[in-house]
Amino acid sequence: MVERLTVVPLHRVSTVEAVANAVRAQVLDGDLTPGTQLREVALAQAYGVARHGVRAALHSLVQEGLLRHLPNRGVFVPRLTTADVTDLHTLRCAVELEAVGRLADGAGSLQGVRKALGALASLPADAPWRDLVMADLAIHRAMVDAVGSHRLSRVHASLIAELRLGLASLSEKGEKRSSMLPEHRDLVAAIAGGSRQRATALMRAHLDQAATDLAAVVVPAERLDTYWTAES
Amino acid sequence: MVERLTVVPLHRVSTVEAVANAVRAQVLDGDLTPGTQLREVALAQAYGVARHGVRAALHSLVQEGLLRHLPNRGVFVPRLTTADVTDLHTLRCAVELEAVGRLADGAGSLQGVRKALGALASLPADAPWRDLVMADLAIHRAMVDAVGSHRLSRVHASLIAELRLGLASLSEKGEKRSSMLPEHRDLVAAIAGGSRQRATALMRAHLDQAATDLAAVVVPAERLDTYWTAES
DNA sequence: GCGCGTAGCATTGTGGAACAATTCAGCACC
DNA sequence: GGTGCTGAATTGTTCCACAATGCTACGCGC
Repeated sequence: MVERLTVVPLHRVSTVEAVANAVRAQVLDGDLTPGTQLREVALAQAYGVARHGVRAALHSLVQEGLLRHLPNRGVFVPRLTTADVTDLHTLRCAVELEAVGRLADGAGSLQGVRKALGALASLPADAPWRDLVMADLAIHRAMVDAVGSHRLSRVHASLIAELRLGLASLSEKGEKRSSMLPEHRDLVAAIAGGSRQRATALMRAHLDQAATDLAAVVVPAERLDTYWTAES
Repeated sequence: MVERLTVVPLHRVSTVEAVANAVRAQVLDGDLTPGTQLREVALAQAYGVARHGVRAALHSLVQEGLLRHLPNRGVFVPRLTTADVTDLHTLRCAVELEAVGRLADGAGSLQGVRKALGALASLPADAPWRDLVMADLAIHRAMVDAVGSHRLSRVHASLIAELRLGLASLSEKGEKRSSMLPEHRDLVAAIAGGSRQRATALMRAHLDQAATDLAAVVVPAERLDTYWTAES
């Protein structure tokens, strides 16, 4: 007779994971401006770990697409180009449109999405723009997570992280603030409405808009150094 | 006056990349049966590299999803479960349907796809089943690559690699062999026809079929050990 | 036989030091 | 301007050591 007991995943973090998390947080929070190099020895003594650990952590982040590696030169915080934005947009469309389609078909629960939507709605009218962007991303993430595919969620998370590299410089435009909430409400309504056709069409327009907004503020795909644009 | 000279990418492979490639090839070719552990010291002296290099390589492959890591226990080649198959199927639909949709809309060239289709067509009638599967995958890969999004291609490649873990055990069924070529011909024709609607519908049916075929031969999502199914 | 603790061993996780390889900046030289 | 040298800084790789963890087998009491 085996007891049926609920168990929490119990997540241990190794040192390299810890370092990776720390560095990732710094990069995503914009503490490290694009173009700066992450030197192994500096990080090693800063975090009090061996250089090998730092190397492994950086290698992870490079694989995630959050950093760029140049052989024998080091690891750098990349600067998104318009080419990167369109590339990421393609992948984002793939992931989120499939997710929205499945949700519209009735797969998964919209509970998490509604919660994220509520979080956006309950932000004060003068909340910092950054908080709005985060709430926005949280809604999209909730949609993907609602599908229940680990791998889909993982790809999406990685994609969004990379997108945030450029999002840091995305300044507020007045009309965006007011349109953000109703726009996402419409999206969720369309999904709940059950029309795959309508929901995906609305979502694609939404994503296209986001991509063009971002492409506008990001450096053009000129060769500013050819370094940061190409991936490993 | 700067000379305009064509340049080949020239990519050097580090030792960890080399080891990662070698191990990946072994896993994908089925040299390592699911469940076997990859011991660091053994690999290190087998390939004549330091243990740190092996660790880094294995870490890479784990992040790719090709291997599983159990803390303080080691890395193992996983056994796909039906849960994994449906999970991968979801991601595959996302990537390939978006790709097909864009191609049907006229984005990208079908040249590479036609070439891959030709490769399948020119296989001898008694070619080993394995070659047919590879030609099949090559066509799908060509479709995704034709979109021209590096990140989309990267996700697809990683996804297919993981799928191949289960594909090894997929035995031939008579009617599949004869239907494979015309089925892909129809797909390409639908794409070239320019109807996004029709092309994606056909593709989805195609992928659904592939997923159910694979799910049939893969171990059910029972808890055979909970190890190989959950990801990092 | 069965449960249980325990000791030993194998393997992973991490740190430290060393050295080769490569890049880069500076500088003389032509 | 272009070329080549030289030395410092940084990365790439190896080797060794040791702690932490997991596994297995043995012994012991019952």
